[in-house]
Amino acid sequence: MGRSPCCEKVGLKKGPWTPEEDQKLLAYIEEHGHGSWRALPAKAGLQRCGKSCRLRWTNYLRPDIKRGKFSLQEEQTIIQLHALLGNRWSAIATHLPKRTDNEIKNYWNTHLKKRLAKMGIDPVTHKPKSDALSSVDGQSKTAANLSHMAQWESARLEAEARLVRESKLKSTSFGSESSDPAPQLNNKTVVTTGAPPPAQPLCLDVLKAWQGGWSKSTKGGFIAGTSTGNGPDLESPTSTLSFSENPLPIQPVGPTNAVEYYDNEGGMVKEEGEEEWKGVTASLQDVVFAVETPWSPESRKAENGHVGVSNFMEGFADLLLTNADDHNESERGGDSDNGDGNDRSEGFSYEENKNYWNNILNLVNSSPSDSPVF
DNA sequence: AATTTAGGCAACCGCTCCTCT
DNA sequence: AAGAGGAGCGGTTGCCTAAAT
Repeated sequence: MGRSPCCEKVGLKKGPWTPEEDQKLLAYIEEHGHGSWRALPAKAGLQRCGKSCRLRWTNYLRPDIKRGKFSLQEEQTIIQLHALLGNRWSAIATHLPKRTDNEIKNYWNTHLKKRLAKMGIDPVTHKPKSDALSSVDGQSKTAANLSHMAQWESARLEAEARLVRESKLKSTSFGSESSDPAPQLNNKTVVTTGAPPPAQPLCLDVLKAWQGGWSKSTKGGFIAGTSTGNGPDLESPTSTLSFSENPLPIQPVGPTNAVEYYDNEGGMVKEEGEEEWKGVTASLQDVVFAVETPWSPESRKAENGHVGVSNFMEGFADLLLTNADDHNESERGGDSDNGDGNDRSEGFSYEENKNYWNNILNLVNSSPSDSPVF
């Protein structure tokens, strides 16, 4: 729109911040709040543009920022949310308390993306690359279709969740936030364009829908259209998927007892190495195999069981993290990894699965309102 | 020990969206 | 309704450090 960037002003400093600058910014915001970022540098006595100040504050100086290694749970959340939301780092960050979008973005680009690539999965589309599955006849196509459907369904759920959210907004008042004198940091739309700032981000609705499915379906099953009780039914004729109330005929890959491998600080016990991704392709095939049958119309009829996007994403995330777990275990002298994916599968129960999603939901539920926005 | 290479992260840049006038 | 300005997001860059040679 023809507006000149604020940083074009000559004489403004760029580059790394000095401790003195940090102190000035910190002191000013603590006393006055940031107010208008554009006006802040002059008031705070900084030779920086407002944009730079905002970035420094949100990514580094904010007191509620958690630094250090990402826990396995955080990784899992990122992977799943990225599968759902794509590169919407701010939306993802909403669900990771004390993590900044920039940090998550960097972590994705430097760690998680590489893991996906090593697994033969396109980190952008989350589609399994064909070569990763080429050893199994017909699977690559199925996997690609499956992934595509998962993505499509994700997008659809997103759209529907937005409708749900908007309908909620019409009936519910969220006036409490406006009483906060502190400037709002996350007052923008985090999910879709054109929507008003959500009281709760999209993922909450989506995952709540999933949660509803978990809570009401029978063991291992998933019902996408199940209402959470306080929201509209998400069942939609537009869905590419149909879900039954019958048990899922498969067990997801991997134990997913990620918590077992946390240290007390919530950090990873060990960083991944080259070795631990060996055999990942086989595990990926396990996932594909597992979900393939329910996705074919014939087998749906035959087995009377379906798999939803959640299971795909879950297996997907588990796959990433489980391999690290396996490696961790072997590093500690365990001999669990014998190359047989079935062993891992058997370790994942319905309760664990449910608990896993509950954990994600707890995280989701707590982050938008609980996380200190300022 | 010196140099090169790779990885990680902080910060910048350009764009889009939202709000206000 | 349209334009200007502010804020935030996502992609990218560049610097610093650790690892490898």
